[in-house]
Amino acid sequence: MTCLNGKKRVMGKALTSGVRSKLSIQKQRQRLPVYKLKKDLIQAVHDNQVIVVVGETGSGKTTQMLQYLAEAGYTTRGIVGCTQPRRVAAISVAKRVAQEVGCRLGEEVGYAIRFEDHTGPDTVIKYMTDGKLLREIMFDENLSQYSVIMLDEAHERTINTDVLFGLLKQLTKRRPDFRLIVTSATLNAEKFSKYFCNCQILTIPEREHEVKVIHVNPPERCDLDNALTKVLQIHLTEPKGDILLFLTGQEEIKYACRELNKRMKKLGEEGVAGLIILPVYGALPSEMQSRIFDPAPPGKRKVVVATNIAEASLTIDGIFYVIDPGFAKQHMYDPERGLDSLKVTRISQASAKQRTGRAGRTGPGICYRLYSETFYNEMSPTSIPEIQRINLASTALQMKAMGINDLLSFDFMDPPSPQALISSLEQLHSLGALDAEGLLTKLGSKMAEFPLDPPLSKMLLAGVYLSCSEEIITIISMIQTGNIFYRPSEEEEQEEADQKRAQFLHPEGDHLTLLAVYEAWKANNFSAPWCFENFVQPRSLRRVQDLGIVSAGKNSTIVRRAIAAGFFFHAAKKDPQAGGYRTILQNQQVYIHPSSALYHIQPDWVVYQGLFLTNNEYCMHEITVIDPKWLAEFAPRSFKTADSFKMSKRKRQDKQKYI
DNA sequence: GAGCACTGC
Repeated sequence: MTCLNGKKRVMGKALTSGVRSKLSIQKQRQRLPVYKLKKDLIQAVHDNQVIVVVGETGSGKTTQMLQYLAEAGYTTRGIVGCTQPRRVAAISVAKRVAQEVGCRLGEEVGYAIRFEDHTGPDTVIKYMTDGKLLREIMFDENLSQYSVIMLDEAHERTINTDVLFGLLKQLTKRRPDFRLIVTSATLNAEKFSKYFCNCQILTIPEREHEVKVIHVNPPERCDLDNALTKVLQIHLTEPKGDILLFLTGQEEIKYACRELNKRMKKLGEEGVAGLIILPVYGALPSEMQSRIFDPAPPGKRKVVVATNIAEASLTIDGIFYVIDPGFAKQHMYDPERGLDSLKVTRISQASAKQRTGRAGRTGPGICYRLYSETFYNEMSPTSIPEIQRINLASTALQMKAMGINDLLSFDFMDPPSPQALISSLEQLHSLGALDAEGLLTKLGSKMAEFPLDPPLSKMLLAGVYLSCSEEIITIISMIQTGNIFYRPSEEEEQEEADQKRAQFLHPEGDHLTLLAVYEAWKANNFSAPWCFENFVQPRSLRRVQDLGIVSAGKNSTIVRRAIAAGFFFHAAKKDPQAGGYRTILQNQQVYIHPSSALYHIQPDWVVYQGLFLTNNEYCMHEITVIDPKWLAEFAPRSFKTADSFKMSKRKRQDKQKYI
């Protein structure tokens, strides 16, 4: 009862009504030695400015620790905040804690994510995404309304978490009263502690069910076939319980599901049945994704064939068997060539452990690793953090806007390569966001206000200057949303989908094609049936509708000029000898992807949004026709040395107004 | 003539 009394002081009226539900929930959670943890935690936070807490996902740290701190009085001096890498997690945890405390969401307990702020004047416990806190710190570098911040799921090492590490470490020096809690999986704890000046590590006992790990030495044949055989073997010989198989991508998953269906059909002739095969990956429409949560009917078993989406983002209860072939696709960025790629790579030990844990949510389970134990021991302990794998232009601009001028000596836990940082600074300079000394320009500070990639921010500002902001906002929203067109897996349907798509293709490129799709949807009163008829994803379009306000486009040229203002450094010229294009800055041979509206047109000059490595060829994606004269106009800095891009000083100064 | 793991402001 001491716990409830203590909380009553802090939480006030809301708790009285919630005592009952609080008690019943506590009962379910008795497995954890609550009182010891609580005492240890409060003592540790009292004695140390920073602590690292080790506990696997679902150990109760996210929901209970903040309540303990509230009881200990930390909420009287400010808000206790907790960050999550994903929105759904922030929302669901806030709901659960509000229920446990017995208040309505937005009273003592609330959450804040992009577009949604469910906090109020009484809020003392606040859940948010790490990106949201990063935005807040831009406006208040001392985070003066917070007494404690807990960086949850920090072992996932999102780019936001990594930047927050550095910023909050500095903040502890400026604010002795501020407290930081960093949660971590076992494998990262030592490293985290070392970074935060060898701070104390507090360990929460495991609360998930035990999962038995079986290393299966794969014979000399392909892993996929091996994995499918394992699925059927489990189905035929093991007791009930659902199966989760991790594969690398959409194509592989589709193939695996087809193959499993085939083999089940064969087995069906011998009287074996009852396996429900369910694919899940990010690009799958959401109504199909949610089917994985339906429990299998009695006497049947389901197998979920998933990408890494099921490693942390989606949690499926009832999984008893996990099959881990040990691979995942990893996003890489080559700053020298401005090239994105997705490579199938070996996962880390941390990732393997996370996958294993997915079998122990409902009861004790089994994880089959399709690699030897020796191999496991040789795997990298942790994955490469995002900050070392992505284009840093956006992060660099944000940090410059916070007044951090020397990015190369910023105290990152794992610094990105100097080349990666320098290339992002060069990109910002060419966009006019930084001056020759690398200091933030007026334009740069405007660009930093938008939660967009710097080229897109620039495109938006150019859109305003050129009086086509509404069209540009639509195009940006469509780009950001992605997954606009739906292409089914059946061949006949594909043909129909492609025909429907062809009616939108715009001769001046993919950006104007996206605009045409949105406007057609608008002309049809934002109708959902229209979407299905035209193989367009309604969920995506509704998100676009949320993101922007729209008017009809009249002059496509000014829209393209605004696009060029953001993407002039991604210009390419047709190279008839090579049968493709050459990029202007790197003189790299590239191609138009067959899905582009410009595939059959092959215009002389284009700008593209990105380069993707596919089948050893560099493919441009999201391409728009431009007039090469615009390049010099928009980008005197990048093109001043090229003879063909000379321009007068006066004209350049004129354009500086918005460049 | 055919690509794309996952997030977030």
